[in-house]
Formats: sequence, structure tokens, C-alpha cells
Amino acid sequence: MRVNFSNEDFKVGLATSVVLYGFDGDDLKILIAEKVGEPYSGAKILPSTVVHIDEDPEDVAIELMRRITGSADWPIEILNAFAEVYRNPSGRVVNVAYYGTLQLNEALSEDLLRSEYKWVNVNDIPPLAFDHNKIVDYSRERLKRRVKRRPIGFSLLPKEFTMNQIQRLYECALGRDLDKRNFRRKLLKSELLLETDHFVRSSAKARRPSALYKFDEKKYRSLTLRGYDFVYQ
Amino acid sequence: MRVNFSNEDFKVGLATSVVLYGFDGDDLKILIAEKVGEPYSGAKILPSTVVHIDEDPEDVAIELMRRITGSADWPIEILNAFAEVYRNPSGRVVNVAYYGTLQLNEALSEDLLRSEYKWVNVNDIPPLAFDHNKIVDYSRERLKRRVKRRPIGFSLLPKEFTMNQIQRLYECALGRDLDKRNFRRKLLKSELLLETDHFVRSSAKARRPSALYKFDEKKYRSLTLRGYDFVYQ
DNA sequence: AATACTTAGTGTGAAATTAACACTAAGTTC
DNA sequence: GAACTTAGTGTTAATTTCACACTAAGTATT
Repeated sequence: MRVNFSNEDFKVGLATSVVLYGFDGDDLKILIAEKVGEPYSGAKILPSTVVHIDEDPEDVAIELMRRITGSADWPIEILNAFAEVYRNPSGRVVNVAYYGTLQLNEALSEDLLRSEYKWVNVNDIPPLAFDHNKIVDYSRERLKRRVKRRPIGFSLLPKEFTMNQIQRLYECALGRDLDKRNFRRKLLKSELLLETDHFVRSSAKARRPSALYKFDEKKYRSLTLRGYDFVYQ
Repeated sequence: MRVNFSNEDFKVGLATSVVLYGFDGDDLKILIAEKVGEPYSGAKILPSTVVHIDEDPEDVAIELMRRITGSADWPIEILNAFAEVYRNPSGRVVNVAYYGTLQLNEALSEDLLRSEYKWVNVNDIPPLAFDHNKIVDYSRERLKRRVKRRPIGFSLLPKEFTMNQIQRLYECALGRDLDKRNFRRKLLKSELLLETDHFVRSSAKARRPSALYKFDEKKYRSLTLRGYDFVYQ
């Protein structure tokens, strides 16, 4: 079998986009940017950047995430190559897309307030340039599957969280309501959660404070590495 | 956000490789080719080809499959982009890989005997050039997941097949033994199988012939389209 | 015709998991 | 201390999963 490239074949450009998920306690959100410069100036897009000829798309995606969020330590995973022939006036571009999950804390929110990035509810994604809506849809399917099989949700939660928060996160990711009692039972049985002795008021109106949990990092890591069936089909 | 390409960035080559799965009744196999021409002449590789600047990798992969097997109608699915920076002396190449499942019938086997392609047992894959072993591993994981969630296995079986054959296929794909009684029960309950009134002898020594089943195409298609939880976690 | 041989095909019960369901507990505010 | 709001808790029935071993059918051999 012969696989011969001619000079004409080396004219593709590489880009990477990242779908960055955050959870504010009520809703699952992703980061959207506004494009500057032609083509599609002013259009909404996923955070994206060029991958230069000597770069690994994953490294570039991680660096992009660091530039946006200030940290490169959020988990990131490849989604796919989006390689359809679409017209970008400058030439053909293949997009290697990633998705990541991060803890949407206040500091991060404030930093981003003064930036070109906006958190958008996943149920309310505007039309995006290129095929970026396709990438978002793809990442949501992936997140849904991951959440079912692995305790990946934790990377979206703050260090300490209430049962209601994590349940709400699962509901957002899966797109359906879950039974409170069954959810708690299932989660506690996994033994991934550690009770803390902290409590919070969930809202101004709330009377009884709710207990805060954190997760058992060691157990979490070992379960994340090997393929463990977590909660919810 | 600014995403600017310079001319220097449009120097990537695109290739596609396909992992084509076949099942001969006993073992799950994939097609391996031998590379002609530098680099890596003589090395084993996945069936691969250049994607020209104006082509969609999926179309190219389908055409490649047609060239090899004589038919473009086998199901094919994208795996991923394998985009690490590895040295191909002619330039940087990003590989968009696919996997497909086909019915390994006798006609096809004979055609391929006189070709450069060889069926290789999935448990016995030789070292391949580039990062093709990585692609194969990735495709096996994918197949494993698919087989668990969808009745995808059928595309690997002949029109009519025995319970033992389909069980063996599942065992190969999942890499573990399954209980005969439980397997049959589960599969029959799915109502995807139609009994035929045909029988075969499974081997020369076998005495009692086994019943042949086919699958209910309509039901199969509807279950394949929506996300249906099939057999085996 | 009887026997031996080989693979096909079948059922049951225990254990675990899932799913549905509604009330009491705790703490705050008025 | 009463009212309010959200937190937190148990049980039961239905379903699914898993482990396990014998009989049935047809062919070949004598």
C-alpha cells in the first residue's frame, strides 16, 4: 500500500477549540468568546486558536485554557477532529477540539467579567461561527456519557459541596430529574464522598443549613483511572 | 478573540486510516496492509491514504474501504484525530482515523488473498508503523463500548448466524467469557432476533445442528438510531 | 438397531439493583 | 412559640443479574 503525499497536500491549517464547562450551583455553562478580525468578525465562537506546524494540539489547547482561566490544571480531553471542508477564506482548516471541566469559583468569574469571554447556559447556546455548535453538541453527548460512567462531575464542583449541588449538576448533565433519596443513597454507597463538619445555607430563605461533602481524592483518582461504572444509566 | 493564520500555518498534510473489523466465526480480526515506498517501506500499517486539500476525510475513508472490500456500504464511524507531532520526513501529517465493521464472507476473503491486505487476529496485532497501534487500541476500546450499548455487532455477522457465533463475537469484542444461558436469554428478550427455519452443523464433529437466526432490520435500525442500552455492561 | 459421541439448547433460585413514593427534622425568622 | 423553608431519611415491589448442570438432538460407528 502506497501513501504518497505531494507538496500540494501539505496545505491544511490546524486549529483547536475548547469547550470549557463550569457549574455555578444552578446551571451548567460553557465559555463563549467573541471573534475579532475577519472572517466572522463579531460572531460568537468557542475559545479557539491556531495550532502551529510544530505544535501538539493538546498542548495548545491546555495553554489556551491556561490563558483564559489562569490555570492549566483542569482536566481536558480530546473530542474529535472536525474536518469537513468548509470555507475559511484563508485556507482549509481542520479543528481538533477538546473539552474541559473546571470549578467556576468567584475569582474566576470576576476575572472573566472584564474579558471577552462569557459564561453561557448550556441550554441557551447562541448560534456560533464555523461548525462550533456541532462541537458543543458533541461535547455535551460526551459529558453525558462520562458522567454516567465515571465520577467526572467532581471536577466541576467546588472543594466542598452539598448533596443538592451535586444532584443538580447530574441533572443538568443528564438533562433529566433524579430522585433525591435514590441519588443520595447511590452516591454514598460509592464511598467517594467524605462528610465534612461544615454547613451552608443554600439560600437566604432556607432555614436548615445543608451539610458539605468533599470527595475522597485517592479513591476518586483510582476510580477515574480504571473504567468504573459510577452512577446512573 | 483573534484567530489568525499565517501562510506558515497552512503546511499540514491530512491522512486517513481505517480499522476494518471482520469476524470469521471464531475470531475478531482487522485488516492490515504492507507499506510500499518510503518512509517505513515494508512496515505493516493500517489501510491508509492521503486526504487531498479539497476532500472530506470521511468520504476518503469510505472510498478507501470500497477500494479494499468492493463495497462502500459497511458502517463506518470516526474515531479521532491523531495529531501528535511525529516525524514524517515529507512534513507534518494529521491522521483522521475511522473504524468500520464488515461481514467477512468467503468471496471477500478470496479477493483479499491475492491482495496486499491480510486479516490479523485482534489479539495478535504486529507492531505497526507511525502511531497505528495506538489507533487500533483506540478502536478496540470504542468497539467494546459500542457493543455494550448498541446492537452494532450484527454488522459483523453473516445474514444468518447461530447463537454461538454471536456469543463468540461478543466474547471477542468484550474480551471475556459469557454465560451461554444468560446470553441467549438476554438476546432473545431484546426481540432483535428472528428465528429462521434453517440449521447448520457447526463443525464436522458436531452432531446436532444449530438453529440460524437473523435480525429484525427494522427494529435494529430504530434501536441503533436512538441511544438504546443493549446487552452487557 | 443400539451405542457412543459431540454440540445445542434449556430453567431456577438467590442476590443485587433500580424505581417509586411522602413524611419528619432542623434551624431561622417573625 | 409558631410559621416557614429546605434538608434529610426508609421501605417495598419490580427488575435485573448472576451462578450453575443437565437433557435433547442428530450423526457416526459398530
